[in-house]
Amino acid sequence: MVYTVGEMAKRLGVAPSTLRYYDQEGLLPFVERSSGGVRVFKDSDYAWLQIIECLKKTGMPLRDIKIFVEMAMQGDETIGARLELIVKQKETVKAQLAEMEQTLKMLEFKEWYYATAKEHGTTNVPEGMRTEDIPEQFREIRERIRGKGPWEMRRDDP
Amino acid sequence: MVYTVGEMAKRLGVAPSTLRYYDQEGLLPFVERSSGGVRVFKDSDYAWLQIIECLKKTGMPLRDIKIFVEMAMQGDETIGARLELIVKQKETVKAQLAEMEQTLKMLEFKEWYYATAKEHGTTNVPEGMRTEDIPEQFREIRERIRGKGPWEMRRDDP
DNA sequence: ATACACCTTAAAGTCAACTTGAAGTCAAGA
DNA sequence: TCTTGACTTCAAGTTGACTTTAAGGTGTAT
Repeated sequence: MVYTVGEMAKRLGVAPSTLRYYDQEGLLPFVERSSGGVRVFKDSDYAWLQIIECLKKTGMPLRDIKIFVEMAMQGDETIGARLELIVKQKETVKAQLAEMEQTLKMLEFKEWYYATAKEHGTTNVPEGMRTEDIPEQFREIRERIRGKGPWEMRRDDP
Repeated sequence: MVYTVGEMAKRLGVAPSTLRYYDQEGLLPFVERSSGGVRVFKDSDYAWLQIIECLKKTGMPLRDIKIFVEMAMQGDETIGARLELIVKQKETVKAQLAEMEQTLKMLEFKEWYYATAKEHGTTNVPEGMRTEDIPEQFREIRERIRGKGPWEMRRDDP
């Protein structure tokens, strides 16, 4: 089965202009053209676009994705380099996951903070609470957030 | 303890120009000035910057973070709205985590793919392998990636 | 053969989030 | 007091990843 740029864009959930832009940037050297110059996407190109999308989701810039694509076009000589690139990217994703877990913990703390504030009508309650009175899971993160200065009443705490 | 913009930037691991930009965009209404007009960051401002950084890491645009900061400056009337915003953001982070797990699985599949290719000197081996011969954990993702077209030999598979 | 939707390129525009540069001010040490 | 380094504002420049526009070509159905 073959697809036009619009059909493939729909299948991927992106704008056709995005695929044309990727092509222009050299990310899609594998896409062929009809005699009239129209792009012809094959099913195998879908696999390419999936891996490009995957790398993009890791935060890899298009210029680096291009390098990967170019290596893949070279053939089997570049297998080692491609493996290396994938492994490195896997490590960065693991780091991103760990960081995002931290962010989630922070938001969970803030949720508790505002839920407690709402209950009492003021942020002074969660803010002024003694460490031993707050749920155990939030103690560490609260200490991390707070400056080392002494606690003081402020009506504008985040 | 108080800090200049440069000191606080160092503590946060960002450029001073970034903090000035945030201030200019209205994200730091809590930062005071010396009589001479120099920004004076307090320890309590560090807590603010931590939550700003946290929200930024969730992908929230600065203009939305500004809304949150403005609400916090309003005082206790906005506790409910702030709670709502935090809960919503918590949900988006959970979704991002789920998506990133998928991305990680994809990269782990690609790692296996290239490790196998490297072992045999060609991507034709992992590419042409029958489903029942590949590790169980990669079967689903391989089917998802592959177009529905029949498999064909290509020297330029990603 | 004509209409029509969708395709083509090239160039310009947009957006967020900074960064840089110029010209000037502030504050701490010799 | 003077020097020095870090601060100030304002304006303009940069980057990455698209999106839009304009002018024109393609391909399929009637």
